[in-house]
Amino acid sequence: MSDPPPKRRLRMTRQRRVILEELKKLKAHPTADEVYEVVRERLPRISLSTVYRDLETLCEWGKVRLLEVGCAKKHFDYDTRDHYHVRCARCGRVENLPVEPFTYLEQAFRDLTDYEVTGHKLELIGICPECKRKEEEEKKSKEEAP
Amino acid sequence: MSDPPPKRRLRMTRQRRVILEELKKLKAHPTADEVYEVVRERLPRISLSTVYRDLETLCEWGKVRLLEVGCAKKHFDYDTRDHYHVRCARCGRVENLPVEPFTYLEQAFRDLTDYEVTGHKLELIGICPECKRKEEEEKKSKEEAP
DNA sequence: TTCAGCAATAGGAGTTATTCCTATCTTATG
DNA sequence: CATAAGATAGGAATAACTCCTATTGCTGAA
Ligand SMILES: [Mn+2]
Ligand SMILES: [Mn+2]
Ligand SMILES: [Zn+2]
Ligand SMILES: [Zn+2]
Repeated sequence: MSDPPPKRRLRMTRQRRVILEELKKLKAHPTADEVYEVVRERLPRISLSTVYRDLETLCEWGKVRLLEVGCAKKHFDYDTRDHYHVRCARCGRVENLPVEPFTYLEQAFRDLTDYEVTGHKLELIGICPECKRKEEEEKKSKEEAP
Repeated sequence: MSDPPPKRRLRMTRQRRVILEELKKLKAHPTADEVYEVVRERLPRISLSTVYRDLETLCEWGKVRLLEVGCAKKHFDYDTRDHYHVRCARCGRVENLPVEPFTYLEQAFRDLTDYEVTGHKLELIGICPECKRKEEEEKKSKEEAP
């Protein structure tokens, strides 16, 4: 029927190297087009579709981790180890939570479902300092001139 | 500057009632267009944009809960109480986890971030029985004719 | 009851993020 | 070098929403 997996040789091209380097430098968890914006400064001719393709390739390669947060854009993480995140409900920013993942959770929950459990995701939701500040400013200006 | 909130009166229209009833009947956590498909059988002239708009309105109204699972489509839940879910990594199906949410988690994590924490989300990831079955069938057919 | 006015709808256009396609270029290897 | 697999730029296509507009439906005051 179907052939055995073709095992193509992945190449560490300039584009891929730069994407990886810039992702490492950013402490945030950028979306594809945030990566595009910074990478463009070093490789002005790179295309957005290359960024998408390379990020996907690097994920399969195990050099980058895709974060599926909330419901909107894909975010990418240079740190491929298991860890948790906080997400801002307003602006979508994502940051790390410095805490060890609860490995026992999956064991503990295994009997509650007939799914074959392969992992879990824990996400804190909140308002980031910047969005909080903006919110307070707006509130203040409303009080001043109602 | 901006006017005070206009406080419009929401109406429980036929469309909204049917959407709510069908959502209640479905045990799953359907996406907007899965809702559209079933509602269409009772209201053949309803439009997809009405389904989207009404689901959003019902969420604001507190009668429906929007689930932001994984990264793709929006799923909707008739049960607005806090609870956890399992998601199939293959097909995206979402089911409830019969367990009380860990309310202490948010307290415990509060010091780990400068975000103002407002909630959390815990999601088990796995393979649903149906996808597991398919996977095994494929494996078998490969072994038979390699 | 009538009717003014706000609320809601159908249908379709527009948007956003992502994926797909293709002609062309690059690299590794014999 | 010749060749072929891998990768790229640029743009078209798609999926899932989101917005717009003309029309219709309700409702509460007269
Ligand atoms: Mn991270
Ligand atoms: Mn649920
Ligand atoms: Zn924010
Ligand atoms: Zn499945």
